[in-house]
Amino acid sequence: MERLKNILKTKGLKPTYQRLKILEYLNKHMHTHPTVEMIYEALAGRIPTISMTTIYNTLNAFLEKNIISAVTITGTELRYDVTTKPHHHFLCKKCGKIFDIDIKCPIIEKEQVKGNKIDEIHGYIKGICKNCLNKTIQRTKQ
Amino acid sequence: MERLKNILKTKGLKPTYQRLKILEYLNKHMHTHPTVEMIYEALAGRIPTISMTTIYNTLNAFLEKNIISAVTITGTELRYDVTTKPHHHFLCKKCGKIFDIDIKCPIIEKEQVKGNKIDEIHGYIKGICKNCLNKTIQRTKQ
DNA sequence: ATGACTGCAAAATATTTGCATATTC
DNA sequence: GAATATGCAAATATTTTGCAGTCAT
Repeated sequence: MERLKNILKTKGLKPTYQRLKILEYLNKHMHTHPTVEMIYEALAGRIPTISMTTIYNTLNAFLEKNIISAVTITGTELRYDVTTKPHHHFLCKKCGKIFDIDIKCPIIEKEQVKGNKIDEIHGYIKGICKNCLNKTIQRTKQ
Repeated sequence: MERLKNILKTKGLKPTYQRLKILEYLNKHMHTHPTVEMIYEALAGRIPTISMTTIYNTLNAFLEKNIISAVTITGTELRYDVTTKPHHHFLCKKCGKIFDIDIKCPIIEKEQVKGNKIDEIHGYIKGICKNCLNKTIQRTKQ
């Protein structure tokens, strides 16, 4: 918890209770790449007064300070991800899970591409995940 | 126009006037990766009765039939792109332009990645485009 | 004490749905 | 003529804003 507090302080954000709880949730549930709604639902139980406004405010503040990044892979909603080392995302069209995928992309560490300055790079792959593929094969076998 | 009609027919979509005009617009304005709004505004002049509903319906039908693809790079809106050969996109944070970028990505032609089946791959790069970079340099020189 | 943050209510946006009418084959 | 598509109005869903009260330092 002290670690999270420091992250906020370092970035010039006051470590309020709400911000800490949101950051804590994001850290614990990294792998799900939660939506605003998921964060709100999860926290509303523990912090009954928390509002969507605060979730939005906080996420936008985190985005600006580069503490998190937004994942737009589903096309209908924003998903959030704690910013760590650059990586790409996979969306399973069957189960809807989004997970990190570590690919050695030739431009991921570059600073420019064809004369354009790179700040961020997002690789989104859509398809059927290993898990769902296996389920389909097993069903076929029966 | 006959060509566009055939695209629709081949995909099992009735070539109605609205659909043809939307497809025509998408073909002509590929490079801008238009929003729903942009398509509506452009067509409303020529087809006064056209509605947002039809634009949405049509775009969703085109998406399903794989005639177009959705680009989620801005995070706040969907942009549309005529589906051609796989390519990636660049968003300039300064001027807001989205343009195609042709990168030889090692997985773009693969069928699987780490056991997961690939259907689509979207590479989104955000930064400052060549054009805006040059403007900044020129301003600095003065 | 001051400036920043929270959260309610309302506004602004974006998208979908129900349904009557119109269009395509 | 049957099936499908259009487009209006209304419903939903999503995100932002104004503002009064609260909290951190």
